Amino acid sequence: MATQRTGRRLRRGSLTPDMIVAASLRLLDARGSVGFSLPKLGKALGADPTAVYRHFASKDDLMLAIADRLIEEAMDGLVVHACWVETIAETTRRLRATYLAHPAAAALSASRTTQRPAEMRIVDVLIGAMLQAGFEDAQAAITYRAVGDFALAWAGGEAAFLALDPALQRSDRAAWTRAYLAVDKAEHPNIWQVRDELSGVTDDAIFEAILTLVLAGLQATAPRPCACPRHAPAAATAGAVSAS
Amino acid sequence: MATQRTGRRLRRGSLTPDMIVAASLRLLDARGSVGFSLPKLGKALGADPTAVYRHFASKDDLMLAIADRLIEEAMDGLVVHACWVETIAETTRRLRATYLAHPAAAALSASRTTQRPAEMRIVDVLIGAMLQAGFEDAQAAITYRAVGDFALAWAGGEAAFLALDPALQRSDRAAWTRAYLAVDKAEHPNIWQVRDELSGVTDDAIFEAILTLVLAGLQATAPRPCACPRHAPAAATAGAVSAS
DNA sequence: CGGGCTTAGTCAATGCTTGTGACAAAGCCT
DNA sequence: AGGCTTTGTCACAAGCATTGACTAAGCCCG
Repeated sequence: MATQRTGRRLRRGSLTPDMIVAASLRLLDARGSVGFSLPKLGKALGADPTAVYRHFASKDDLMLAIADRLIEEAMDGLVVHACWVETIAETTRRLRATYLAHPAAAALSASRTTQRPAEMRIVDVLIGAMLQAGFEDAQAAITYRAVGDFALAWAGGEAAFLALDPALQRSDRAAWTRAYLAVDKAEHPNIWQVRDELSGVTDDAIFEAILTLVLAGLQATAPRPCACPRHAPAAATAGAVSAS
Repeated sequence: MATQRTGRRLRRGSLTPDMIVAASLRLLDARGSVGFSLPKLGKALGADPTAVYRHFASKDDLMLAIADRLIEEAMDGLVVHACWVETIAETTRRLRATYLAHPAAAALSASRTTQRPAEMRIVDVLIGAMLQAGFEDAQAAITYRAVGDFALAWAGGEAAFLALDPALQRSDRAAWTRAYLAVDKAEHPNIWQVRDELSGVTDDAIFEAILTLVLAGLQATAPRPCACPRHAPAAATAGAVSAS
């Protein structure tokens, strides 16, 4: 902390909103949400436990600033691809990567929106992708919300789990593995059928699977599907979309 | 409260875990998460502020019981459809309906899993739908997780917003409408293009849109797509897959 | 340079929270 | 009836968000 002191009092201007947000993020990353409180934050800054209140009206106010910082970090340097499917995939992956890098901060702030520049930027990018896909205005508006809210909800959900006590995460995963393997064939035949595959499924694989489904759904319903080789409609699963 | 007293002390056995969970849900629905604490819960039950600790080891322990109660409520009476797409649509809609009916409880418990019977049941139903769709075991396992986690994340996200202070929700929605309409044409051309459509978008429409995308993605990638008339692949215009 | 104003940092205090340990009455079992 | 366990009560610890009063830093204006 680059704060200067005179006697046992901090210099005026030692604390700035930017510094406080940065310190909050550091504290949340290091000690999780249980290790985060305004008194602890003040002490971590070398200041009085209540000093933060001179820069943020409330803890909620601070959380909004943190939420915006995360969006900014996620979308920094985002470029729009020629292919709209790729644009959507990248914004979604970026948001998830940032949220997973700061799970505690993300879990606390995921359901808040801030209308700050970074957020407006990504809204514009997503709507642009929808228009490029050929949706007319009203449908583009709905579909942008669907895709944007999906990205936020998914990344927020994953972050919420990662923000739990690590020991609890481990025991939760272990309990599922046990529950799958101990399942009764007659009572839960379908779980029994795939019981050996269930515990090996990774979070990354699950995310890529749901993203693939959403993108495939967009390709299948968009008036102007992307024609890139990698998104060539239904080529991989020939016949799946065949008209009657 | 049907509790009996002797003097100013509750009869032994006046409190049961079931009663406590029911009272928690009532309190959370009526006063939101800020109006919910173990002291308040105790008082609402006509008991001592710390009485609940005799039945639940901690607040977290109680939250798990509440989470399970919600899953149970959502999946009560669930029947498997002949069409696997419909089965997935129904489980997703059911979970969302229950979470929206108890937003505060849902927001606090959405990221916890309990491995109790109700949850195992829905896992079996979803995996069954995936197998019916023709996914082989490993892919069925991943896709079940993708769809199940999606339903949970989405419903949890919507619940989290509805669990906010109603005044804050209103101001948030109003702020977005204002932000959309005030957008600069040069800076955010895509938002500008659809600005009039954005504020009219409803939560239900957004949900049905994302559900349609996921289901269309499943239809497009499943080895054995559903052949029901209403899911007939890509025949009609966009939205053909959206049910009801 | 000096006086006054605003405001950032400090301090003390309020009323809430989760959770614990001691105690006492209730109801069971023998 | 006597004893044991359990459940409700009580007093209390530690920590939280937030507030109001105080005080000193640094700026503006002369």
